[in-house]
Amino acid sequence: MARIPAPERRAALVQAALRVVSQRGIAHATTRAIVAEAGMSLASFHYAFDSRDELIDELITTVVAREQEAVLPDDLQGHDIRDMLEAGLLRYFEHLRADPEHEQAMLELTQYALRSPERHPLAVAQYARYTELGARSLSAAAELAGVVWSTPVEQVARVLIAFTDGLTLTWLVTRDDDVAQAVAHAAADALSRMAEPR
Amino acid sequence: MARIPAPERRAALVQAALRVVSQRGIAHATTRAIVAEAGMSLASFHYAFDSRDELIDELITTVVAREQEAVLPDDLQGHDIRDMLEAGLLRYFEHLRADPEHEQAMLELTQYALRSPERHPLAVAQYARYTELGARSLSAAAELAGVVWSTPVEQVARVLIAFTDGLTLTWLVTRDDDVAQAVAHAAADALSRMAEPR
DNA sequence: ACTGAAGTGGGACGATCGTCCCAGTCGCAT
DNA sequence: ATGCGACTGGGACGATCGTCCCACTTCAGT
Repeated sequence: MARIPAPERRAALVQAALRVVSQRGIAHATTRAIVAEAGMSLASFHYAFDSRDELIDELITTVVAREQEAVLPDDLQGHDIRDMLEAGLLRYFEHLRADPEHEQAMLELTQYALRSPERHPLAVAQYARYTELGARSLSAAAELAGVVWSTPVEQVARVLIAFTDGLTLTWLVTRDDDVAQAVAHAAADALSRMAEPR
Repeated sequence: MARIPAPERRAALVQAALRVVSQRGIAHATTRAIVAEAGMSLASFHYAFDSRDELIDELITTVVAREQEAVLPDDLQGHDIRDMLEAGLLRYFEHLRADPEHEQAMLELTQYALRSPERHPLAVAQYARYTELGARSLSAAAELAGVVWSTPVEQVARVLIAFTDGLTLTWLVTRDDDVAQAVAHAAADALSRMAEPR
């Protein structure tokens, strides 16, 4: 086996863990499954990490920090704020359809974090991050559409996150594209009503 | 230990399993944890059930079948369809606040079922049941409000389920009552727009 | 009262988990 | 080249998992 410095090994293990969680669920993300995916030995695992819990914590932190602005991207298109919101939500839906396992993994990691008091802050941080990204996109959209949010934009963002969560969960179970599009349409409708002309 | 016929023991074990999953998560719902909660011995478990998987399957089936019409109850109140929908969603939210662990358990069971091909149908059935309950309530609400759904009521119900899912997930993480109420308000807004005067 | 089936208790099995140990090997600074 | 610290491989530990076995007790039907 090639000799790899510990910091790089940590990153490689986190990546391998994400693949395992995505493909088989967090319950199957054992230390042995992770090192097998990474092509290492168990000793390398505990040389890079003190414990499996430490790896999971870093996995959550890393994956949250890496989260991009999938919802409501830069090239906002549409006639008015409602169209722009719907286009953004549909684009998120495409992202979900392209890699369902990743979103399912995120969902499982959230639930996992929710179950232990010391990990709960990680889940809260995850949603804070989502809110931040959502608020940024919502601000940009309002700017382009020439409207202002009548509610604080962070509040609007939290509602947006709730809607995308619901869309994600429902589609992961039913795989019903029509319903997902209907949800996107209805959500854009409701959100656009929280804005008013500038 | 009192002698209990196997069918009753099955029911008692399912109840105990639900309590364990609610309080500690499905990962901690081991056979030993379940029989301890039920006050039985391990032998009684495998006398009533062939395997732990069989118990979990019956738990999901039971808990889904027992699910009541928490969303949009009988005593629908409000001036118009929008008010009625918001009142119903807020009532669901009260139900969520009263027993968060139960909804968290439902969420975990869904995710668990989603992870194995042979259990996937259980998750789909769970959502079919939700849709059925939602459609019934939506029909009743439309009747009282003197409107008709311009989209098939099952479709509206599926959107409603997505919204309640999102509300649930977000609130379970953030415990932010204000956001939950904003979500309920926005969701009622969007849903009411899928109805038209009769 | 007797008998067979139904239900119970406790201990044990093999598998797998997270973690650890330690002898060995590689690479870099000197 | 050489020594030392960084890294690796394999095997092992105790704990816990799901499941099983078997001797035992209780109850219902006769």
